[in-house]
Amino acid sequence: MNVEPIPLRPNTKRQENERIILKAAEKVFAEAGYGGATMQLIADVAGRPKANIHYYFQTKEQLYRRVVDRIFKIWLQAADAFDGAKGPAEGIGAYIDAKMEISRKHPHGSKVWASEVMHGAPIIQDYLEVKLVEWTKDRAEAIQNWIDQGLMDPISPRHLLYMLWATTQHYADFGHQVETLNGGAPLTDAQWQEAKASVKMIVLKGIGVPR
Amino acid sequence: MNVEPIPLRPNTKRQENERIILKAAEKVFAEAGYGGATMQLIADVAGRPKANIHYYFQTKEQLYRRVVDRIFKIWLQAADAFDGAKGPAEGIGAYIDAKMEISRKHPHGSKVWASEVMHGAPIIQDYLEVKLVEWTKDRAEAIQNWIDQGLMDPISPRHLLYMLWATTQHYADFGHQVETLNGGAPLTDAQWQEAKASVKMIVLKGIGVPR
DNA sequence: GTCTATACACTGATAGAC
DNA sequence: GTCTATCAGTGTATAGAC
Repeated sequence: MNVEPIPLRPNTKRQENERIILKAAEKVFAEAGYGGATMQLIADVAGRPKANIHYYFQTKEQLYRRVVDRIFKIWLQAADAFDGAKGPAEGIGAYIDAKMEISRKHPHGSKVWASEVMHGAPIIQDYLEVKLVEWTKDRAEAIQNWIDQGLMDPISPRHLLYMLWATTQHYADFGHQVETLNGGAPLTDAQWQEAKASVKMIVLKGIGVPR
Repeated sequence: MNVEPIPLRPNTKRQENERIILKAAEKVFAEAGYGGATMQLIADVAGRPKANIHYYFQTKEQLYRRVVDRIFKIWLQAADAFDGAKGPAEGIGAYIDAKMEISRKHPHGSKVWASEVMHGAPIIQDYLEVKLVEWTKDRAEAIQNWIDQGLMDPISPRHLLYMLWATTQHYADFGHQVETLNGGAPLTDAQWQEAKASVKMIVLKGIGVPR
């Protein structure tokens, strides 16, 4: 069995190639879905022969999992905005900002994640059952604390989280629809600001957080 | 070229068979995506030989389009709840109720629609550009009227609509995630009521509609 | 109308030359 | 490490018997 050599300094050539392939794969998986994506198309987008993709990622599923890994880590990082906040205005406001930025900067990754969950999470169910369950439990408790301190209305923390996820991810996952309804043009900087402000205004007022 | 015979009374045999196949196809497309779905699997779920599917729907794409047609019509029907309402409390409240019911009753169709839009609407772009654009324009104007009458806060009608779509569809499209976070069990009747009430409470208060 | 058998294209993956 | 050539398997779709 061949063992991957472990250089003292990271193998930058390999890292660079993997980066290029992962970027192409994310785009193709987002646009065609897992079943619709082909290794040939990913290779074409990455500008390499198909066999080269198989050299770095043995199977389609391994490549896909790496793509999902990446977006899930970014998704979890947005929680930093949540933590250490003094109260709901700061915490939830910053979380909305962070999630909207992810929708803007990583629309492909967001779609891959959404697609995966929508199809029953056949590949990453372990993430959902462990990491996401823990994450959600912790944040729901944080929200409950704010409620107990009288900083916001006594709403269901869980359903509030769903609303935050749904609303912010809509701008990535349904970006094509939003664009079509915007006259076929992508949202401008000003329109993204307006979107963020609208979401924050409605949600924060909706849960009784003074501005 | 063969022309479909047009019986005076609808061909109920054909209608019944098409209904069964469409139901199976909706489920398979929802769970596997367009590219991941196979005619063989649809045939298996429908309990018929594959060639029979091709007899009623010549190609995979034609079958898919019929599935999308169906959910889009249901989606538009929910607008009835919106129309003829006296004000935002009634109109938007009823619309949320209607959309939540769709998420509950037609989770497969909702996922097919979401998948299609997420992948750039390759099949139904014409719907988006004509029907959905008109629909959205009309409802945005209705909301603007309510704002002008001082019945609600001056928020962006368009972003409010996105929030309504995103939040209500989340319970269908991300139903698997919701279920996982619910301890692996589907939402009970009471939990669906709680979800509906939470969404309505936060949104209506968030846009300044008195309860 | 229905089903079996099959044509034909394309898929993921690998072997082996360089 | 990289690429060409190729394999085994599966996909959509159809021809033709019943």
